[in-house]
Amino acid sequence: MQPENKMDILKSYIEAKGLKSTTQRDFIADTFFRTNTHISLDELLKKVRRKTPNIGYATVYRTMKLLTECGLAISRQFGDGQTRYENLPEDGHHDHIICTECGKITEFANVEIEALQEQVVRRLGFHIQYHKLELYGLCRDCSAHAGRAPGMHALGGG
Amino acid sequence: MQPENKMDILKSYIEAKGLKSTTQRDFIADTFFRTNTHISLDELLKKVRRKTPNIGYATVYRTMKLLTECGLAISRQFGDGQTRYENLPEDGHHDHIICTECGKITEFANVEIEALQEQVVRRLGFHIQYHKLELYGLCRDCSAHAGRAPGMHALGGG
DNA sequence: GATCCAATTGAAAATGAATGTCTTTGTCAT
DNA sequence: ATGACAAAGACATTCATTTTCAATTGGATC
Ligand SMILES: [Mn+2]
Ligand SMILES: [Mn+2]
Ligand SMILES: [Zn+2]
Ligand SMILES: [Zn+2]
Repeated sequence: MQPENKMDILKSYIEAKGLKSTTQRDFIADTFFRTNTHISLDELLKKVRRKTPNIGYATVYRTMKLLTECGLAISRQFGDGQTRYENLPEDGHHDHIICTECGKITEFANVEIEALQEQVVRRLGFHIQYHKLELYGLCRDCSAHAGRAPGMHALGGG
Repeated sequence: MQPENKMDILKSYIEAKGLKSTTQRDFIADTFFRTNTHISLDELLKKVRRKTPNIGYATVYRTMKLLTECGLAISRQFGDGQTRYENLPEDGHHDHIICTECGKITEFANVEIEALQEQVVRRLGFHIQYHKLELYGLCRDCSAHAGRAPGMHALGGG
């Protein structure tokens, strides 16, 4: 989906909720929509402040909360204490493999796993809402250099 | 495994590391070993303070860190902002389903899912270290009462 | 364009989990 | 009993996120 279309969805959501459009919010949202990484709030704030230096911390937090609420952003916690956000993926749900050495995040989707999850849930009498599957390990590069070049852990990167 | 045996393992670990035995640590560990829930630090502290009212926050944190380090405890983050700990399971690894309404945690193990994960990881050139699979949804009870009796969200419970 | 009012902003303070600091206390080998 | 050093407990600190609140802004209406 194009950033413009996402902006339209946001506009609709804002209108439906009786909220108001603001230049700050629009700019933060647009900046995020043009991102294709799993971006942290700090990174996003930094990016936004390049053009709008006096934008507030809280505004970015509030905007990302809003985008998450209306389904345009997904929040992820990969265990480094920082919430990351990614754009709603075109091709449906996916899960992640995270390199514990360099922080590289790789996405994958596996219908068999998803199906098995459904089965498990059904057997246990639950009604599933969402799930979280994260694999942690060493990426190819970091496996090769194993031992040397320790802990950069540059998760993401704007 | 019996709490006594776990205590022996802890004692060995302490000795091997050149640490010292203390009554507080032993009591916290013992209390934890006799727990069979996914207990939060607050809950554990509360439990411990019933018999030892002046025990410190930090001591419980430090003890659980130690137990995690020597493999007797597993730390879990189920997204409510509190780290929970569970005893090392007898029967190997398992994953969790968490009820988003009442907080009930149900455990499950599925060898097929685990095998598929291995496959995915190998294909992507990663060397897996650990993983996190959490399913979130409504338990049988909460599905039944759907709509009424909102949000107690008493995850765990000491 | 002026007016009104609720939504929004940004700065600063507050929160809350977890960790660090520091002084006192406890453990244990000698 | 003594000394060396780990550990406890009280308290401060960190860090991400949330809340507070006075000032500003959007946008609907006149
Ligand atoms: Mn992703
Ligand atoms: Mn468990
Ligand atoms: Zn890597
Ligand atoms: Zn439930």
